[in-house]
Amino acid sequence: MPASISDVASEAGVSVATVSRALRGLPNVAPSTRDRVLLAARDLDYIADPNASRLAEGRTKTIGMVVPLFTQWFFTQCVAGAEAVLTAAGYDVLLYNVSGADGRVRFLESMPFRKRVDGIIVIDLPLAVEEIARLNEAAVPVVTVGLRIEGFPSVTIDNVTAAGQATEHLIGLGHERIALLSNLPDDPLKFRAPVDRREGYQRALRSHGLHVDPLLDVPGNFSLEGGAEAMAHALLAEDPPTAVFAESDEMAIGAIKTARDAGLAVPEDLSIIGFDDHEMARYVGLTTMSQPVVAEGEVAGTLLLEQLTDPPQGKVPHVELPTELVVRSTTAPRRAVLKPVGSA
Amino acid sequence: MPASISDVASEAGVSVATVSRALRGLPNVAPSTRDRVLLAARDLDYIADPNASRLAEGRTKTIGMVVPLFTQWFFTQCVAGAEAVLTAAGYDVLLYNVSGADGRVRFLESMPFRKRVDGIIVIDLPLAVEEIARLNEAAVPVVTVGLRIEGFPSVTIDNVTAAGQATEHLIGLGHERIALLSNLPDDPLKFRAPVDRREGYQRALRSHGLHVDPLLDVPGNFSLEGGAEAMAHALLAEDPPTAVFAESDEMAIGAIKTARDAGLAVPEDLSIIGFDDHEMARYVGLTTMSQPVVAEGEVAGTLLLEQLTDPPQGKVPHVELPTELVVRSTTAPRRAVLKPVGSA
DNA sequence: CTGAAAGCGCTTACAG
DNA sequence: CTGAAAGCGCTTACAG
Repeated sequence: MPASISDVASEAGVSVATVSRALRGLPNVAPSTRDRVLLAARDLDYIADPNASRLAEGRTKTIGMVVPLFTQWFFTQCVAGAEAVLTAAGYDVLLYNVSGADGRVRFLESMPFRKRVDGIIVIDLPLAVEEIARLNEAAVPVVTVGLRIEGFPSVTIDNVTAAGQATEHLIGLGHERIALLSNLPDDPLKFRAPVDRREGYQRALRSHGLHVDPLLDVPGNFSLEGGAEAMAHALLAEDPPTAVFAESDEMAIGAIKTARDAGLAVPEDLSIIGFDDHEMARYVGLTTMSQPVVAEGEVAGTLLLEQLTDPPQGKVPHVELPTELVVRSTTAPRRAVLKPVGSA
Repeated sequence: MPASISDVASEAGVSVATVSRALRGLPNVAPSTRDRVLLAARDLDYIADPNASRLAEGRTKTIGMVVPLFTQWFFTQCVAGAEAVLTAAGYDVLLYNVSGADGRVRFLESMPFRKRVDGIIVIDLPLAVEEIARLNEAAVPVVTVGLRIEGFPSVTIDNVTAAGQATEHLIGLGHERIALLSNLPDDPLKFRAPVDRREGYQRALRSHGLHVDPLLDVPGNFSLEGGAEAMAHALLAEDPPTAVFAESDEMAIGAIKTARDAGLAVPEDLSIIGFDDHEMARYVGLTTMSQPVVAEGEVAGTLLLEQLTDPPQGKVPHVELPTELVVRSTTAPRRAVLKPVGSA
């Protein structure tokens, strides 16, 4: 039976109120009394029952983190960033791994986090208007990362611009047939990033007078396997691409494998650029558009703490973090001669 | 102001006790009463305050997962496995990211999870005798994964045997100078896996009459960078290795990069085998010793649920999961001629 | 500076 | 089948 606050009180010869005050460092406790309480607590190995504290205080000192698929590199990094600042501030972190379209709907319908957390960080999960309304009713502070919603603080990157720059990089190398590895255009989960990145890709092509070929826009599911399959698909085109913009490094790495298995040299025959700067990227020499993933989580954590402590006076903060092109060795100038020597 | 149980009670015209019983599906509630309560609860969008329930019930319905470094692939997979079975059983999952030797000591001294979780899953974190004693005092059910401790249920793999088989694979290809990418022998965190895998490696060498060269045993920190640096170090040896056994795929992938940057062909000049079967492994063609990471987490979750529900009669379960050699394209027979043709 | 008491929102014997 | 009441272990006005 672990010690309770009254055990400590009798051991120290004071009331439970005094124990509570002394242990939490509140003022108006005589130093000698405090010492006695501290000693008694140590002796009894006392720790306050958080459930009782929370019930009495009316807050949980817990933050919920809602992620679509927490095993993916991007999410783990982001969670780690937020976790660091939240635990440093004395908060517990509760994980909500919400996968699939139905999981998401169920989650937002039942909102199991109500009365359980003081606030939530929603990573990348798009929200329908009625879901936003319900969140507002629930009166739980929300911070989003990866998407921007009116009324909720957010941290994002400029996906349109970043994708445009990635595409420009390929165009600058002389490529004209550039495939896009993205999500399904009618993705039921309605993630925001693929939409914006496609937009940036298409804008870049158009601004250079290049044709936007739907046949070169293939869904890759943001995974290794998806990227591999998408690449295979793109290679089937009559006039195949000489370069690829993959909207995630995972897809890019999958694509590289497919290309090499098909006998294509990367970057000689095919240039590939990714997105994220996954920790593996430098080990496969992947050229990519880097985003500050951990920082995104950290900023989200900080924004949420602000909501919790400061009164949310004034306007809702939206932080946009910078991206950066990292050129490594999977992109190169387009070959002058496209056909193999012997095929003429 | 969210609805409380008494709001529901007055709405339904019954006592709070009846509401509590009806909502939790307890017997001895008239069907008509139950319906009325359910309706009232739905109308008011009622959800029970978990802190109050927990305080009254004396259990938290929360499981703590303690991981040394949760951004590493192995840990995320393992956590995901456990998380799935735990949330399916109605438990919340609280993350304890305990990094570094000091973080671990602090964590086990203060045991912040006491009174906060019903049980914990400890992944890979070695425990000192006094820490084990304290955990026993804390009376929190513990399940360990990756290490086996008397008295706690556990799920492990046979690291000695698996590492032996990995090494045998290289020996079978004719290699005699085989480097080991491992941890520091005097790793302050005292992780178990490196110790066992080194043991398996050395046994395999000895059983084939091969020399165990300390110069070929280099610390790689289980990371990409660590593996890359360790490889560079091993290549400096007077009589350099023709093969490498890396105790993690991350180290193996880092090592491949170093080797290729140094102008060595993998596997022609240097064979490399990893450990884990990281999702990237097949995309870099890495030969590796596969372990069922997600299953390890799932089994750990199941074992913990057993502890929580069934009385722990009889002996403590220790589950050992199988590993499997996966041969891909980073290992090959040792070259007959070691020196480049022109160097004779 | 300290204590007695109410209250946080539930659950659970106990009685009927 | 249902309700009144005690209790879970804290915190926080309120009084002194």
